[in-house]
Amino acid sequence: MRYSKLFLHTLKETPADAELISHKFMLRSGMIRKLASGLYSYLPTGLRSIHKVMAIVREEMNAIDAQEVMLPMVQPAELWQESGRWDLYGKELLRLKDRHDKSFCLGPTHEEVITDIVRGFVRSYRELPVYLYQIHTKFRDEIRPRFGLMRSREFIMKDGYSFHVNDEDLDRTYQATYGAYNRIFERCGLDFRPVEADTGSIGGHASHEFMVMADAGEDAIACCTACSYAANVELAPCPLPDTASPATPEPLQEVPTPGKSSVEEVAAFLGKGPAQVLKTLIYMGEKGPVVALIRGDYSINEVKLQRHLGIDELRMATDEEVAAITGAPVGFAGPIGLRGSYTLAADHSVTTLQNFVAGANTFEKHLTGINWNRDLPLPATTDIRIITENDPCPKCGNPVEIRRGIEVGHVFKLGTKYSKALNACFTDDKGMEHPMIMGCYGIGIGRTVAACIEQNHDGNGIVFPVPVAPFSCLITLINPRDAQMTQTAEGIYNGLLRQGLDVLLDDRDERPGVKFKDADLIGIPVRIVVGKGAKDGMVEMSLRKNNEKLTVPVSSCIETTLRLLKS
RNA sequence: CGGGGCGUAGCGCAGCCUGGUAGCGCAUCUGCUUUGGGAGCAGAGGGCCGGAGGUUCGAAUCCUCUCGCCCCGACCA
Repeated sequence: MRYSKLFLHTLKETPADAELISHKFMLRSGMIRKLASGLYSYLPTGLRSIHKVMAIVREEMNAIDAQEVMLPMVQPAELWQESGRWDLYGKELLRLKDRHDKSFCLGPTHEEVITDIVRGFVRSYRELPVYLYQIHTKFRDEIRPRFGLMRSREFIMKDGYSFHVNDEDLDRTYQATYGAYNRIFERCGLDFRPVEADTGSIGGHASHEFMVMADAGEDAIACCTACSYAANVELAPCPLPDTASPATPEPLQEVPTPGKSSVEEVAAFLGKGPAQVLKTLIYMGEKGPVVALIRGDYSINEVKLQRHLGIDELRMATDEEVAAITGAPVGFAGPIGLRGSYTLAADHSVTTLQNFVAGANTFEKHLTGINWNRDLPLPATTDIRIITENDPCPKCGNPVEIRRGIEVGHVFKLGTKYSKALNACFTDDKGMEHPMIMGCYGIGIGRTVAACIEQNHDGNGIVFPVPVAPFSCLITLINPRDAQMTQTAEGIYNGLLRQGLDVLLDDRDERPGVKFKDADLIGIPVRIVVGKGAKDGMVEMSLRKNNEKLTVPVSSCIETTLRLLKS
């Protein structure tokens, strides 16, 4: 490709609304352009990178015998009503009507459609397993799209679905996909790790997320500092703490705490640490109010709390709802003297509290010197807290660290959730009918490119790894009006093309500085500069990632390029 | 949906408080010079000041409503 013919428009200045490095550089390097909130156009160089990732995904998916299909984006409401998700999915599901006033939605995911296809054809255990995937556009009407391709409303996803006669067969495909995902993200040059994950609203049992490690990530991951354990903090279990040695009981007292309502304020005011305070949080669940108790220096894990309560809807109570339960304004809730009916959930961490502080359920009053059993019974406790730095690893007991990650892939064992709802059944060798066992597997294609940029950039721009780069090598022709230089550059260009390489020839009539700045910004891995040395048969070569320059004869330029691309 | 902020040339912004000819930098176009890290000079084009109402002799500026965008939160295969 000749730069003079390429539709590529780089920006000197960063658009003001870009926040993340990857978002800024994708806009500045002309890979994408925003159309509206959460909607992006992929421009030629951006699409090239997308296509490179897609090609890797296809190769690895085909290698594990998954077959590619393409399913409609617009899907009939009936199918979603049949699975029950028409009502459950909420506002992320963009609903629309056709000219006959029939209801449709834009597919945020394709379990319903794929299950409908498979149930229509597959009758016998002999026809299973079936493993289909597609690479296509999804639409989710996100509450708050942000960070460019990292969280957009319309996005490209590889989604795969497998159908099995039993759990063992599903497990084989799950493991094969797990392996394929590892190879895909390795080939993309990413620093990532698979982590145990929550199954979320899609349902199912086992689940792993593939997380690219990056400070900009929206997910927090608990990683063991000693073993290979890694889990989304939403899921990572927190064990029952060791019992503390008994302290001398203090008297129960009500003390004024004027203007102090947060755990930190109250603890500081009373000269204690947050770990000596019992935090009492009021939630509203679908079955009524929930009072959650936890040690003051910890946070409630709402995912765990929901699971413990067996409910799908949970939110913080409003000020009025809090007042109804505690009889006091927000900030003075405690476990003693609550009124009305509510469900109590206590975290394991409260068991070790002695002589602790809690709200008195009275305006600007707290209780001190509270002790379990003397002042109130110790409730049954469960694990409803968020794991924190230095908590013990659930596998080996060594401390965990909390790291940030970008979720680029997710594998689920779905079980029979959709096959039951949509009646996708097969007949076994005994003539008995069973719902198919399903798995589903996703990769965010655009997000993978964005994550790649998060991990590979410097102050001047993107530093693409070869497999994801829009072009693998760039020839910078310093002066296109110089016949010698032009001839040399053209010769190398044609030679590299004959090698089947993605090569970009910067033949623009621009000053060298402009070309160098653009080259760094768009991040092509190998650069060949044809300049002053051309008259002596020499060119200058360098790698974007380290910028070390070497002068090589034109005759060995192609060979050197091939060698550098492998390094 | 709650809180905050912003809409002025393709991009980045000033002007608004205190109403009176719509500006700056970059980009674009023309010419000359320049050619190894975002060139210099000279000239030119480009605006419903997000939209609709209102106040006023007069509105980018003041008021009301609306639409869009961004940030924080809640939410999220």
